[in-house]
Formats: sequence, C-alpha cells, structure tokens
Amino acid sequence: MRTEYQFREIEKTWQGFWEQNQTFKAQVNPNKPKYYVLDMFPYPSGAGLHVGHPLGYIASDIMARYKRLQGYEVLHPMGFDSFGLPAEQYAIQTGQHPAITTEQNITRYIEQLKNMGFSFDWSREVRTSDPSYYKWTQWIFMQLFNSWYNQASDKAESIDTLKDILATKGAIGLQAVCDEEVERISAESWHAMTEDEQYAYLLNFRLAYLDDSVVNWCPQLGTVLANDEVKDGLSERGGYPVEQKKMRQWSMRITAYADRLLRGLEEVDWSDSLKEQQRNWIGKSIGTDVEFEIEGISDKKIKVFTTRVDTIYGVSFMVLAPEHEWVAELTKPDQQADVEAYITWTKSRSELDRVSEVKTVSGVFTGTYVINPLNQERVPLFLADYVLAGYGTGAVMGVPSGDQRDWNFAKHFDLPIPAILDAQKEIEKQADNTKEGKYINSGLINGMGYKQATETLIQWLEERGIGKGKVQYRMRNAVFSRQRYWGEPVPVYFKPNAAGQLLPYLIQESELPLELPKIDKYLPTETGEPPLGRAADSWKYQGQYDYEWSTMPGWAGSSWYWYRYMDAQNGVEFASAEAVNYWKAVDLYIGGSEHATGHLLYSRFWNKFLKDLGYVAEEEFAKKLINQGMIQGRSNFVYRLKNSDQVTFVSHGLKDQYDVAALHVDVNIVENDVLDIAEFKRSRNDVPADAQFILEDGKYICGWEVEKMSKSKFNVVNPDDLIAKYGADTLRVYEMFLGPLEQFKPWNTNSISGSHNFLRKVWRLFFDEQAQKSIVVDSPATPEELKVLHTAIRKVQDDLDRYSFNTVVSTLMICVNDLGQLKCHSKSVLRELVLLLSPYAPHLAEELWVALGEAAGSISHASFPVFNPTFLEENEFNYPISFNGKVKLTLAFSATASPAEVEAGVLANEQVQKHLDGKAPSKVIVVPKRIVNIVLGK
RNA sequence: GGCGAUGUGGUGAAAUUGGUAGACACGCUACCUUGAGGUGGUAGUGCCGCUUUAGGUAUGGGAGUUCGAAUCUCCCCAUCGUCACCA
Repeated sequence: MRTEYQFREIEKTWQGFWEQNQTFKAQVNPNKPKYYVLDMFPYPSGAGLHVGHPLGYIASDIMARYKRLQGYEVLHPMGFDSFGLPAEQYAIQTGQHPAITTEQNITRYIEQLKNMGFSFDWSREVRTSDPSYYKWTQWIFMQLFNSWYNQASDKAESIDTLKDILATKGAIGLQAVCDEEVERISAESWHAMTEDEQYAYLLNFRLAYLDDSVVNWCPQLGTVLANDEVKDGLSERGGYPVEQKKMRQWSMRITAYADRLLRGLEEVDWSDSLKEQQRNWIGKSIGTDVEFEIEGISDKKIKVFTTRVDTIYGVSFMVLAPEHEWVAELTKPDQQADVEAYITWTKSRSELDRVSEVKTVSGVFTGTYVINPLNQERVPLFLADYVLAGYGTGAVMGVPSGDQRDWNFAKHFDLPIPAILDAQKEIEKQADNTKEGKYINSGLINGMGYKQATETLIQWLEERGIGKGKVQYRMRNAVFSRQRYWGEPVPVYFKPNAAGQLLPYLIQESELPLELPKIDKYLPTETGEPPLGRAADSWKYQGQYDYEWSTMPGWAGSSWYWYRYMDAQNGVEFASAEAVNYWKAVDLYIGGSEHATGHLLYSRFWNKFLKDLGYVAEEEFAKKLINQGMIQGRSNFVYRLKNSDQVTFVSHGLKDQYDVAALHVDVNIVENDVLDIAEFKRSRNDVPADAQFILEDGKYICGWEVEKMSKSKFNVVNPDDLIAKYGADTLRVYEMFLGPLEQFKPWNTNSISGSHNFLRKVWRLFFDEQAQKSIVVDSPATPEELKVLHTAIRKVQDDLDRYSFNTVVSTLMICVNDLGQLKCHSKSVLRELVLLLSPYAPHLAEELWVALGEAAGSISHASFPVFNPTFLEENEFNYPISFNGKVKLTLAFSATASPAEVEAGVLANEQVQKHLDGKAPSKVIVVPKRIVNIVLGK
C-alpha cells in the first residue's frame, strides 16, 4: 500500500486498470436511464493539445462520472474530425499522404487524452476520414439527394412522392422548396417529358443539388468556401483573399429548414448569445414584395422587398444592385458611360474594401424612372453597391425620411426627403425610423397608425396583384463542394443524356463507401480541375463515367457524428434503431463558441432532415449546450536596458526608472512572475553568461500581458508538462477551479500549487506519511463531522446540477479543511468524501477507495452520497442585527423563535440599546433565519 | 452601427429566490516547524483612519425602487464576443 501521494504511479496504475477492464464501456441498458455527454471532437492538429483544449473535456468528464454515480448509463465518447486543410497543405509540401500525418497526430492526441484520465468509451472512437465512417456521410448525402422539401407537410420527403404529385397534379400549386425560376409545369407536360427531361427537372427540387451559384472562391487555397469560413473578406484558414465567382457547385437546401431552425431554438437550453447568433444568421424578416412599373418599359416591373411597406409614400428614389441583371437594359444611352464606369469601379473593389468603407455613399443615376404604384409618382432609378444582389430582390425603395442609409444617399444626390409620419423629428438632420404617430402625405393611409397602415397597404397591393406579404431569410443555401483532396468523395457520377448534357447520378448504396483514389500530387490538375481529376483515367464509375471530382466540406462529417458513437461498429446502418431510440439525443454538449453558426447550424439541419426521414428520434440533437470560454495566453516579459554595452535586464518594478525594451520570455521558466535567471541564461543564445540583472528584493520580477496563446509569444503551456509535475488530478481540479467554464480567461499557472496542496491534504486524512501508515479508523462519525460532510454533499450536488464546476472545488476544499480541523479519520465519512471527489480527481479517488477496503474499480459505478438534512439542523440561529441596513452585531436566537420573540429579544439587548442611543426604532424587520433590520427614523 | 455578454481586493474568483460583500485559492507579512526539488502549521491581509479601540468607506459611474441592492429599473462609461450597407 502506498502511504505517500505518489501521483505519477497512482495515475499510471489506474489508467491501465480502466483500459484493461473497460470500466467505461457503455451499452444499451433499458433498466437504467441514459445520459449522453459529448465533447466537440477535435481536429487532430500537428501541434497536439495545449492547456486550453482539455478545459471542456474535463468538465464533460466530471459530468459523465457524476451521472454514473447517480445511476445513469452514460455515453461519453471521443473521436476525431480528421479531414481538413492542414493535413492536405502539409501533403502538398511534402508529398506525404494526408492519411499518414493524420494517423500520427491522432496517436499523439489519444496518448495525451489518456494521460488526463478521461472516462471515454474508446471502443466507440470515430474518425471522419475513415472509410467505415465516411461511408455513412456519403449515405446521408444520398438521402439528401433523394429528397425534396414538401412545404405542405413541412418536412423532407422521398423524391418519389414528388414524382407522384407531378404525375397527377403537376407543379402548379406545388408547395416545394426550390429555386424561384423553376418552371411550374402541368401534369400533362410532365408526362410529355422524356425520362432524361424528367430527371433533369427533378434536380431542381433535391435537397442536395447542383447549381450555378456565386461562391466565395479562394485562389490561394484553390477552393470555394462557405460564408462562415470567410471573415472580413479573408479565408478563415490562412487569411487569404476571397473573391466572388460564379461556379457550378453542389449545394444543400438548408433554407428549407430556416423556419424550423429558428423555432427549434426555443426548445434547447443554449446560451442567449449563441441562440441570438443563430437567429441573426438565419435573419428572418417579415415584409412585403412590391412591384414598381418602369417608365417606358411595359413588359417588366422592378420588384423590391421592404420591411416597412407603410413608408411607401416616402419613396423618393429607387436603387438596384450594380450586379442586377436588368442594369444594361435599364440604362439610358446618355448615362451609359457613367454607369459602366461605376460598375467597373465596384468590381475593382475587394470584399475587404467594401466592408471597411461602409459609411461612404456611392452610386450612379441610370436615366430611368420608375412609378410608385400608390401615388403614381415618378422616381429616379439609381445603382449603388449598398444594395446587395444576393439579398431580397436586389432592389430597394429609397425612403430617406425613415432609413439612415437612404437618407445619406438622398443628401448626397440632392433628392427630396418627404416626411410621412407626424411623429418624425428633425428629418432634415437625420432619418427617423419611428413607427409612432399618424401618417401624413400618404394618400390611402393618411391618419392611420402603423399596424393599420401596413395591413391596409398589403391588402391593397395583393388585391391588385402588385405586391405580397413575404418572409425573407438572410441565410443562403450552403455550398457543399470543395476543390480539395482530403475530404469525403461525393458518391455521384456523371452520365450524358440524349442531348449530350452531363447529368449527376448516385452510385448504388451497395457500392459505398466510395473511397478516395490515390493521386500523384495533392494539387489541382493542369487544367484547373480539383485534385481528384488526377485520378480520372483509372477512377471511373463502371469503368466509363467520371465521378464528381470535388469533395465534401469539413462540416459534412461533423454534422451527424454523435449518432455514429451510439453504434460505432455497425456495418449495415449508421446506427441501429435500438441504439438511436435508447440514446436519442445529446444531453450535454460542450465545445467552443466559434462553432456557433457553422457546425451547430449544419448539424441541426442534418438532424432535422434525418428526423423527417424517420431515422432518428429527436428534432434537436443537443438539449443542453455549454460553450467553454477560450483560454488565452498569459505572456511574461523581461526588460532589457537600451543603450548599454553590457546586456542588462531590469526587474518589472524598477523598469520605469530606466530606458528599457520589453521582450517576451518563455513562461515555462517563470514561476509566479519570478524569473529563473539561470535557466534564462542557459536557454537563450542572445543572453551572455555575464548578463546583468537589476533585481528587486533579490528577485527578478517579470511583467505580464494577456495575448493569444502562440509559440511566437513563448506563452504556450503544455498539459503534459503540468501532468508530469503535478499530476492529471491536480490539472483537472485546477482547470475547473480557474473560474466559470463559460468565461474567457488567461491561462495562469501561478496558483496551481493550491490545487495540488488540496489533493495532498485529502491524502493526509487517510495516511500519516511520516509514520508510513493508514490512520483511517472505524469509529462512528461525530455530529460535527456529519454536518461538515452533508453540507458538502448538498452543495456539490446542487452545483454540479447547474454546471458550476468551479464552486464545487471550493466546496470540497472547505470540507477537507474542516475535516482536517476536526481530525476526522472516520471511515464512514471518508468513504463519502472520496465519492464526492472522484469526478474531479478520479485516480486519487480510486487509490483511496481501495485503501478503504473497497473493491478495485468499483468506485466508478458506486452510488453518489445521499444528502441527509437532519445532520444540518441547528437549534440556534445567529441573527445579523442591522441598523438601517448596516450590520453592527450578531445575536443568537432559537431556530424556532417567532419573529415577535426575536424582535423582543433584540430590543432587550444591551448592545442594541447602546446603538439605539435612546432613540426609538420606527420599525423592526425580522426575516426568520436570515436577518434583523432595525429602522431608525431620520 | 445592430445584437449579445461582462465590469467585485494585488491576482483568479464567491455571494443559487434582494438579506452579514470578498467564501475558496494564489500572492504578500510575521512567527514556529522542516531542511535537496514546488514542506507543514499559527496569525494577519478590500481601502481610509487609529497606539489600540471605535469608526468611516467600498462591487465601472450617476440616479431610482426598497426596511435592506453586487443582485431589480433607467441613463452613461469601459471591455469582450458576434454580425455587419440585409432594405
């Protein structure tokens, strides 16, 4: 038996034990309630884990262990999102297959994760780049290809039901999500089509579809990117410029689910900020489409979308996006030169320029006028790039009195700013978007209020067929192709129809997985085709048809992985119905907030789709989500004397007295901001052995600053080093003790010794290290000990139930401190304490559990201590006595004393009388078992 | 600019329904113990003031509600996140 806290040996022993005995293997167990706790699986990067990564994993592991003790069957898996750009970029440079790099990185990750003592069920590990996994990603793609969205039933259905509808009723009146331009054919026309033509027509409705769309093209990465992979006009990975380009691409009709994605947010327990980000991304606006006639052109009308149709009498101009397809036609000859110059100028501006010059007004008159349908007024038609081609109709009605951008535009081009509401103020100075007051100068709606005016106008427009109430979403369909190698192949091949046009067809399900072919180089082909084009000669469907050469985006494999964990080895289904119906959905999902609009939105989309098809049980896949705060770096600095022949460093507190330059210093040779000078000299080439140090109190104190954690700033802290020094249990306790899980915080190793000392203190309740013997006794617990213990049981349970991981550590510390004071070595108390501690410090808990005579390994599936309130009952309560809200003293009264008795007792007290100083209180407030407040009049 | 969040000692933080602000931990001070790898213990530590005692003051700033506000309401300031000419 170990009588010293030798954490290295202890941790190694138990990690080996867990692995050997498969202690954390989960299984479908109908006799137990289930709990599914999931971490966002990592991309296995070459750098390995840093100290920020485990934060969320520690929290989820604590929940997993806590729920096991509460009698749940817990699913707590881990895997790897192993397709991605870095491995491929590395392959381009070295020629090494990305699978090899990926494999190496995963091995390293697993080793690091195992060192932390996580209770993962490793038998369920998944890797998105493994064919046995991406077989099912491809399978889901096939289901999407074979489905359409029926707005009548408000769900996705098999494409066969669409065929039936087309055959019987045609597309007239069909409520389906598709492109607006799709021709509404009759049943007769459907029957008149050839099979090829019908197939081509159906492509317009599939949830996975090919489309010419304007995409974010990144030349340096040689691929298209989704909107959420572009930040400020630059690629999120690498920071390369991104341009707009029209390309034929696979897309996903996520917009079909816009409203359900919005509504679903109400039933999940996610943070407000995250839900709000998703709402903004979906961007629902309720408004009206209105058609404006064009002067001199009778066969066309310009359609605008507005959320404020009530302001239509205030229109003094109209603006089209420069990319609008009618621009050429609508430009009058004498304006042609100006318009062309403007379009050329807008094209020359990068996405970045546009974003950074939001406030500048630019635009050009087309020479054309349009007619306001309400008052027949003629208003000039402009082009301006503040109108976006991709949103709404690409046309906007200008209402300068109510919209600041329109106001700026009107001022710039000297256009009228008519008032429309009597409540608008100072519209000659700025726009006023109020909805208050009564309408003026507004024909039909004069004298009405906002609501009535809007309803009246929509009705008026709809009756005449020139307008319609409409819901508009900002969210676009998701581009699903990437011109890269290291991703899932799309299970599609192209076959020409009678006219020689290539149409996409799915391969057979039995042919899955469609594996990545070997290629010579991981670069685009000489003709600019994606890397898979290099395999073209040998890699053909049925030996003759080209496969799709682009691969799936990074988010494909991560949009359903929680289901694979449920039944990871299944060879015939992505997961069995039995597994899906038992585990259902994730009860607790922990990961970074950077996935707010990417992964979390796409995952919800795929989940809803799979639900529609009846493959999964729940509409929302993650009931509760916590975003762990990012851990920032905490850099240390030394201050080098400028203009000195001798290399000299000045301690932080004295630096203001000298002329110094701050230099980063490796945080790993600094402890509590005190520099290890010998190590500093040894590790740096630029610091000679005779360097001078101006110290304060005999120490060199470093300055510090919060920055991003990065190698160049010498502030990366590796968890392996800390585990070697203090043990995994200490690291786990310390990371939780840092503060609330959700909070952003700088990493600071300074106070880790407190957590380590705490675990040593626990150890000393069990062992006398000097005498090298156990000091646990069988004697019954005293009332004081039971009170201390049960106070902790209650608080630990309450805090874990509200995910307050940091305060649990404090509670355990207080409990251990108090038991130490009481010199408690009673077995019955210590047994419960070990259970409380075990989710946080599992290795230590296992060791102590055995020391108490329990069976090895049985602590993981033991029962959580039961709180007993009778141990906390007190005969007396110490009332704080306050005067006008300020506490001056405390007085003890019987816990059962009535408020009147307490009041009488307080007023009879000598000290209270002294504070009263002869004055009579105007009121005495007694809150039982809380406080007494004596109110003194002024 | 919109939206969301946050603001408490030298530091990380706690205060769950409004009820003794600063638990717990780091750091620091003093003393005892120990004496080779991040020892153990005792006491103290928000700020101002005092020899000690009183006492005063304090949760970004200002106002308000209340017997009582870190907590609720309004205005302002700062920081972080996010979207960003979305009609």
